[in-house]
Amino acid sequence: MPELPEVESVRRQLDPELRGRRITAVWTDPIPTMPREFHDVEAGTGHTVERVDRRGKFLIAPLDQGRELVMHLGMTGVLRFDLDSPHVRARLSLDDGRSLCFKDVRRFGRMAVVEAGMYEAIPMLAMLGPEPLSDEFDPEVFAWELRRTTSPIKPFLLSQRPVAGVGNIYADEALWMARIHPMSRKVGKARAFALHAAIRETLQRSIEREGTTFSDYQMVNGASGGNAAYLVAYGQQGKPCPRCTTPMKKIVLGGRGTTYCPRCQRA
DNA sequence: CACGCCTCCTGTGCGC
DNA sequence: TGCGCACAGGAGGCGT
Repeated sequence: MPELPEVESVRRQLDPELRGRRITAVWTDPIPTMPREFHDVEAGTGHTVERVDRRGKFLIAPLDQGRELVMHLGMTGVLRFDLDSPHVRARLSLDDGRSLCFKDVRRFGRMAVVEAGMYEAIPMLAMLGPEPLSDEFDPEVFAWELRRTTSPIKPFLLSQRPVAGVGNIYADEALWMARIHPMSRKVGKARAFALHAAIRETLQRSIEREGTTFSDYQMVNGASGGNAAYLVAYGQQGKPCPRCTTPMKKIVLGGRGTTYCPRCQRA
């Protein structure tokens, strides 16, 4: 579900709502099915939210006294105020009388309160690659990482190691743009540079459209994103490739549905 | 160490 | 209509 553009769209709505709000009470599902689904969230009680940042697909809200509220939406996570739903797994009561509700049908999402920067409870966050839309996402380093790995390019992108925030949708989109076969284990420097630019472009365009909604993803105000109509690869199997009109093909790669153009994305 | 497979969970849509 | 299976935007754990 939510990849970087969706999480960023949520962040942009959440930040002004939460700034300066104090958490007065915390409720989490008493029967969490995943270990550490809600790691130490009650430790946020009494603390004030300074702002809402994003790192890859994580929302990170610094609290006063050096703590952080970390949230990951998983596949079906939604953040809304005062939401009434059987799938609400956590509620943060605020000093303005509202409560921030975390709805998560599939329970793949996580919340945690930790000491700032101490991510032992969230190893993925500590391992995260560079932010794709920042200067730390360097094309030379990216090309070097792609040369170094023996993994097929798409699962490597999904690992969050070479770059943060790319999931199944935008991996397919970016690989199509850069004309790289998702199974390719050899990506030369020119193609790596093209992929670097494609990742930035597909993410940035989607942020401008407030993300891609199929079913679950929605923003804090309940609205859907507008990017689904602009997808050229993900979910477009059988439709003509916009470049060459060859029907787009769907395969399973690393357990994930993968759509690409068999003509312009050669292995 | 790296990779592929399975699992976590619930809902939906499809084919029979 | 009902059933069973495949699949869904993510990630972690395990065995080879």
